[in-house]
Formats: sequence, structure tokens, C-alpha cells
Amino acid sequence: MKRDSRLSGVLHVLLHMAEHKEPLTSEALARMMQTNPVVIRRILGGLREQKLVHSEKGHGGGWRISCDLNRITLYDIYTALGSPTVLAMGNRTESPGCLVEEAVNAAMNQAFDAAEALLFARFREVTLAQLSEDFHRRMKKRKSICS
Amino acid sequence: MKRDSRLSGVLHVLLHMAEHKEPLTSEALARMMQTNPVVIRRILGGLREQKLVHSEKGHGGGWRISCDLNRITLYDIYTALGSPTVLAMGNRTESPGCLVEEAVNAAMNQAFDAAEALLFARFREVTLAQLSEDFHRRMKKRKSICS
DNA sequence: CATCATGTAATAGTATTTGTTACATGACTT
DNA sequence: AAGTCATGTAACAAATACTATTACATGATG
Repeated sequence: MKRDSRLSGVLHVLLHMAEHKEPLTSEALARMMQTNPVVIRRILGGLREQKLVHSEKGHGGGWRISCDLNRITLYDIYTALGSPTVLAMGNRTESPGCLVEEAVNAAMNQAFDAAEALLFARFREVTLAQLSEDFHRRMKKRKSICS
Repeated sequence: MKRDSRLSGVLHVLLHMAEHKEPLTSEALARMMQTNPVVIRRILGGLREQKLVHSEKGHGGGWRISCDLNRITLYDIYTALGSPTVLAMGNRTESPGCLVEEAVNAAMNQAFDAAEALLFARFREVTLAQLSEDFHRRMKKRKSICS
């Protein structure tokens, strides 16, 4: 199953932005992510609507973080992306006419909902600031940064 | 994201098989599931290797359950399917050269692993027999069965 | 031996993420 | 005011994976 890596990607981008006071262009971010500038604009577009980032056109333009890293959790980023599907597995039919399938769905949904709820709880526990701190810890150990 | 419904599908099939003493053909099962016989053979093929079901060719042939419903959990079925991907989200790169991405991956994997572990724990708690019981409870309330 | 049912390969259909090109819009610089 | 830079978007191509379908071989039953 192909896995959606937008959340992973946008976190990567945000942490890089957090290291720069000046705006970073889509092109610069795309180089860091080894992808296309348009992809960057797409995933950051959703975050802009939530006022998490700010973009400016023209000379000296680009993207900047416009929120408090201490107050934003992974869950906020996740919802800003449009709350993409978490589970790669699901029920064949959500409203079956078959009682067998109803019983199956009930058991499956119970497990799925619990797993999803736990994931979201974890997401809510982690702030961008914590991720940034973790990055700096790793920086002190190794002295390299990807560019 | 398109969701893998094989687990849901195979449980549906197994519970129908549990209601019949005689073997059920792929075609009959496909009708119940509103899909193609080959799809049934494919998903049941993995279960046959684990000795969970048995298939016979020729007249009077078809599929039968060959395990104790009380001893088989959803997790056993899940692994018999080849342990398909659980999460629709994942990291961009698992072995990044970038420390920022390392920090992101660490946080994400922690949450992902926890969610997956919980899902598996739930799967292990539910036996096929329990699903079948739940089905019969629902049967008593409504008096219809899908065909 | 004819029929039935599985076993399997090959192919097409469908959906989604990701990557790319192209061009319009707006902002800063000279 | 013109030119350059960067975003904003639409449109399209590529890659991947589940699902569906067709075709035919294999084996078992009557």
C-alpha cells in the first residue's frame, strides 16, 4: 500500500523553516526535500489557511512560520493537511445489508477507532518545539545538517 | 486513500462458511460478497497455507473452515493475509541523511508503532467464535440473512 | 468422459499520491 | 515603468496498489 508521506514531509519542511529567520522559497525547500517546488506549495497551502505559515511573493519572498512552535502539535498539522486517512485498512461496506458483515464491521471498527484515537492522542502530545529540540540534540551529537 | 478491505472481506467469508456444514464454492461466496470468484480464491489462498481453510475440487467441492473458531483470532487471519500495511501514512524516507528528518521520523514512528501495537492487541483479543456469536445475536433481533 | 470447481497467470479498471510543465498573479528592485 | 523573482493554480503524466475480469490448466466427482 502506498503510504501518504505528506505529514512527514510538512514536518520536515517546518523544522527547516524554524532554523531560518528569513523566508525560505519553495525551491529551496524542494531541494532540501528532494522534490518539486509545486509539491511544497501544495502541502504548505493548507497550513497557510490555518495561519500556521505565511507566504510572500516577489524578491525576498518565500515561506515563514507564523505560529508559536510551543503551541502547535502534530495533530494541528495533521488537521491542517485535511485530516488524511490514517488506516490503510477498512471495511468493504460501511452500511451493509448483511448481518454477518455488520458483526465484522463492528469488531473491526472498534479496533480501528481505538488505534486511530491512540495515534491522535500521541500526535497531540508532541509540539513542533519538542521536535525542534530533538533535532538540536541530534545536531550536537553529529555536526552536520542536510542542505 | 483507497483502503484495503481484504481482512474485512475474508472475515465476512469465513463467517458465512461457519454457517454451512457443506463446502461453499468460490462462486457462491462471490455472490454473497458481490465480487468475483477469483478474488475469493485469492484471499482464501493465503489462509489455506496456514491450514485455516481447506479447499476441494470437483463436484461437491469448495471451501470449508478447518480450524477451531475459538482458537483463531483476527490477528491470525491478518497474518495469514500476509500482514498487509496497517497505516496509510508513513515517513518519506526511513533512512534519511538529514537530522531534521531523523527527528521527525523518530516522533512519527513512536506514534505509529503505538497505534499499530494497539490495533494488533485488539485483533488478538477477538476470536472468530466471538464474531460468530455476535452475528447470531444480531440474527435473533432481525430475522434475515444475506444470501 | 463430461462436468464441476479450484489454481493461476495475464490483463484491465480504478483510485491516490507524487512529480512535472505551463502560465497567471503579485511584489520587490533598479 | 520594466524586469525579475516567487507564489498560486490548473492540467497532465507517472508510479503504485487494490480490485475486477478473462482465459485456461488442473484435479475430482458422477
